Amino acid sequence: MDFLDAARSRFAPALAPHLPEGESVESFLDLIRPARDAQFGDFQANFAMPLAKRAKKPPRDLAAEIVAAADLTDLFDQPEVAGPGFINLRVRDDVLAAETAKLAADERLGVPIVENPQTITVDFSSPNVAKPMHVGHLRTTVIGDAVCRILRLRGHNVIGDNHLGDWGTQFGMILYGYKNFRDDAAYQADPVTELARLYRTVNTLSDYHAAKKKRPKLTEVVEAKRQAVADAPPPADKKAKKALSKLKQEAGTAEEALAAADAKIAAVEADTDLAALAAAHPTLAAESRAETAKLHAGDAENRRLWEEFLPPCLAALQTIYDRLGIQHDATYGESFYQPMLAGVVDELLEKGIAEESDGAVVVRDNVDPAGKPVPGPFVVRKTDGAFLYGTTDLATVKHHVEELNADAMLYVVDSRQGDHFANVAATARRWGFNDTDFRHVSFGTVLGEDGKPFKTRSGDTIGLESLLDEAVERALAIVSENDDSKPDGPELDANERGDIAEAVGLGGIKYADLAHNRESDYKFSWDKMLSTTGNTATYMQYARARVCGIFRMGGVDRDALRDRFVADGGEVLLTDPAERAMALQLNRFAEAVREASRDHRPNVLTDYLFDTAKAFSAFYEACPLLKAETEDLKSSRLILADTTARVMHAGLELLGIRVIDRM
RNA sequence: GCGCCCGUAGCUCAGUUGGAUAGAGCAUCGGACUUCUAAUCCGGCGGUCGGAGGUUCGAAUCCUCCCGGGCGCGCCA
Repeated sequence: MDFLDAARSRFAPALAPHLPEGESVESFLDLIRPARDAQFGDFQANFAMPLAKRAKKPPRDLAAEIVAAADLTDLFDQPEVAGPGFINLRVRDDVLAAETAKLAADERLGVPIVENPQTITVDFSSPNVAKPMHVGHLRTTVIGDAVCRILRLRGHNVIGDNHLGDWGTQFGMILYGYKNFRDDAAYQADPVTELARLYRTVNTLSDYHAAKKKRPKLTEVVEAKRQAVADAPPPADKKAKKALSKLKQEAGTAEEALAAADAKIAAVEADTDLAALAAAHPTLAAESRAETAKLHAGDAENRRLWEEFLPPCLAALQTIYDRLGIQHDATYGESFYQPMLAGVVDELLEKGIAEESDGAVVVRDNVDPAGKPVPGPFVVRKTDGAFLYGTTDLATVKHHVEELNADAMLYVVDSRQGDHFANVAATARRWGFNDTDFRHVSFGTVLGEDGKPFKTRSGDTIGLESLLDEAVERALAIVSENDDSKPDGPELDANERGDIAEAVGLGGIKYADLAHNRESDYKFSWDKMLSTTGNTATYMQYARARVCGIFRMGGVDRDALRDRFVADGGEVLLTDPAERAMALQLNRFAEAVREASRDHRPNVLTDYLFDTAKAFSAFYEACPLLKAETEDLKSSRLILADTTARVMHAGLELLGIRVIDRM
């Protein structure tokens, strides 16, 4: 049972007479929380202090009054009022035992279906087609998948949507590359690799030309900034000091930009083939854009090529998703919305929401639900008549609300796009989509060990596939080393080792990402994410594998044990503090799922699983299972172990992490 | 110039819309293996929550200022 939730509903009626005018009971019920220290019991209610202020009563008296009025004693021991007015709750042992027995028999492990299931679309992953996925896609993919799984378990109708970039400027580059640089044999043999090569080539050349063109200006800027720094008088006051430090920073930024441009130029000029191509195709950037425009305008050949390119690219993406165990329910790429875009802009213009500005169409003066201005303007049509991703996002809103009946739309996209999604949501509301809950589920950047965005040593972004390969490779080394050092010699064959390494390696990457608060940046560290100790996937997988090991050792079939326990009306016995803590922790699974879904924070769930694994270790240490004194105690403890394994399994599954029975 | 975010133990991070003595992991130090899997467990050390004011019964959390860092600012996504 979700005791926290139960306590909230029990306190609600007792609270009602003391509520200040116009305030909702929920905000006070939210002050019922897990006890921050076991000495205070299992849960604590903190609402007496703020309520007492309004009621002009001593908080301890009010607390006692509310406790007396609340119907609690069938679940909790007599509550204690402590300190300035905290109410401490302790679950009755007999209730805890009975509820734990129920949990053991419950397929949903106590997680209820929400009362009002919603249709929720979740935009996540959303890579560009024909550009290899890279480390930048990791968080949206991993967090988005976990968010979908958690909402789905809660009973919502979740539509995980892969908003593919299948219509953008990269296709113009690929079309140009295909028409000019194609290696036919390579394309026949492996279209995706060849298309990726073509994209890279065109992109490199395009960057080269741009860098060449920008270089004089950049040099000028660097000179000017350096000169300005040199000319600046010694700062006389704080303001001058700040200005100087800012100037120095700008000089540094300019130098970096110049260095980056030089690197791009050097990369091409060092390669005679590339240099020749660059010279032969001086206008390739503009021509690539023209190819994109032709595609968008319905050019027959480009359209045919686009249709030819797409399937193998999608299949390549699917290979990665399959490996990661990730599924989308829908794939409405940008191209899907293309026919609706003109209508979207026209409608916004008609309704006076959008206006023309310098030939473009923009939406101005957007405000967020709190009435705060959103930085704009929000461009929905370019001067040349082309549409932007904001236009596509608005068409997506219309489609998802009208065709999919979305009650809520979640965007699992990095935090730098906050302004963009604020504009999408604000425009959609002005457009009339007032009943839809738009949520930007934003996340921070993955940093390297140096604290800067995660790149290879040479400064390139890291491909997702090679990242996964490296994780599995490192995991295999750990698995093998551990297995080799087992006291009775290795237990696993090469196949098993490979399978475990896959689960541990990929699990490690996912878990490290999910265990951090999604809003913060985090440092990517192989050693930390694959560590066998601490808050890692490996530790969690091991904790569960240990339980499996116990059952193997004891020759006990878990399903049979559970069936017999249920059929016999078996009891859970709480004879030891560690046993009680374990039982309570298992009952908290529903609470953890609820809290994790509240603001879409998978790290709430990882914390819970870590606590559960620790609780099991303590329980396992303190309480003999297979060697328990009596048969009843043995069966009770095995049921606790079995339920622990099921909770770990269900929890890891919610995170998209595989479990392994032996490691 | 405008806007958003961040600063918590040596390191990496939690801290649940203001609650009791600020937590965890790693590292470090000390203990526990003829084991129910030691990929483990138990214990110790470690903090002016960037700084200064303010709000109140109570602040890491809210407000103001300062210091330090990151990011975003019409026709890329």
